[in-house]
Amino acid sequence: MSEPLRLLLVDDHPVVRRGLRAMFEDRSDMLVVDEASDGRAALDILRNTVVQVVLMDLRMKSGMDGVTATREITALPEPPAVLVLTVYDTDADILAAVEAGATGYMLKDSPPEQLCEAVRSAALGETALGPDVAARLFDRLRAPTEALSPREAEILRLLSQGLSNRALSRELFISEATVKTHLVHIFDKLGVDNRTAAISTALQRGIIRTE
Amino acid sequence: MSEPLRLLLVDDHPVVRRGLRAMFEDRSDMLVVDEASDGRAALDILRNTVVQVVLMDLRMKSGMDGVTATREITALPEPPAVLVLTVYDTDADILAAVEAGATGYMLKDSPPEQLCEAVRSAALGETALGPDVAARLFDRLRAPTEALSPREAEILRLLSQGLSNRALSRELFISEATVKTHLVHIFDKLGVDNRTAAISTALQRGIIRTE
DNA sequence: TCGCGAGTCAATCGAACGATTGATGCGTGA
DNA sequence: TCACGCATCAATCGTTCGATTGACTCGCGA
Repeated sequence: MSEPLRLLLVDDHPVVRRGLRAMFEDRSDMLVVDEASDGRAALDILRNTVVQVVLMDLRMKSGMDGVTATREITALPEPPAVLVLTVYDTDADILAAVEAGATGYMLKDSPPEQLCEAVRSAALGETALGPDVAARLFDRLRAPTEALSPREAEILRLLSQGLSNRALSRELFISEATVKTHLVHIFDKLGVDNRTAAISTALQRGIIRTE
Repeated sequence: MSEPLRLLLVDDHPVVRRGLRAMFEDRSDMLVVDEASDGRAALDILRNTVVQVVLMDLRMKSGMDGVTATREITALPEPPAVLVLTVYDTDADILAAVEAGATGYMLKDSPPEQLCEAVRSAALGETALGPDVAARLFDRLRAPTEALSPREAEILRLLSQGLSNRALSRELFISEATVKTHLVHIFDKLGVDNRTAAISTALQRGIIRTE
């Protein structure tokens, strides 16, 4: 009879934390040792608590977000595994989490058995992906896309707010010619030929978000 | 000692349903009588089960969505109250739910006490709004915006996918001049002056969605 | 040192956009 | 019947966009 896996739940939705806690209460091999409503609080808990798997939401309404928290958690000495549990399945979200060091990525509509399986895998250091997430990653491997440079991403963000090239140039203190040059690069990388298609594609991929 | 309020939970996320069930299990005045993962299933349950308050998510990954289900539920003879519980707080989402007959609208990050309070109000037929939602409605009353016509909304949806005016005219079998006329109307109603700003504003208001 | 990527800029030109003015036809409710 | 909203269409014109070609500078790593 081995020790139960020690879990930390991190989610800004009380309902979700409650649901997770209730789910793991049914299992004798898993123990929820604490909860946090943002990344900061999770890090504080980890300072004083032994945890093997952190179930981490990606976006919090306030406080430290899941990607930042994942990065800091996995930088700890002897870090717990981080299993991301979220509603977001965009390429950018998945990538950001994986790059931050997450061991797994599950969607919140996953059935409980799948989720528990993923927790067990994560605890063993094995990659745990929900089926939709795995499919997304496969698609991305088949059709790799180039990353935008920081400047390109900034221009795309402002563009999505409806700025003309001229307004963009003013906002960024550059010439309109430079804006156009960046846009050409952005369109190439996204495989589109106009600004509205660029915005649409970027939103779908999670490169930018509505706000 | 009165009868407990009979609740039906409708959400496509098992975790959320579990969390809600656990929360109401703490209360002797509320009883979860059943759960459903989409609107269709909820309607089926209501055919054979007495329910006083339905807690309804708005968007389901598949099956009948929350607005449609709310409309059909409130059209039943002696309908239960519908309390929408969702992560979405855009004007369009709130409006659609209210127009469909929902008695209340709460966000999923509401603390449990607030949520239970809302359930109780809904059961009494009183409007129950989360604080963020109430604020949103106040903003809207201060600055009422015109609704788009169905055709305008359709054009805006296609526009947001990146179609040029010419491509739009081809897609809809109308002239480019007609497209432009509709766009002028759309820009006026949204208070913008170009297509990208129209898309941005529409996304923020929930008039269109990324997909 | 050299090559590369990122950022910057210019000029040109055809295509597309947005604003404006004006018009027609249809369905609906008062 | 009339007025209104919605959908449709045309023409015109100035502005903006996107593609192209070409150039320069800087920082960084091999």
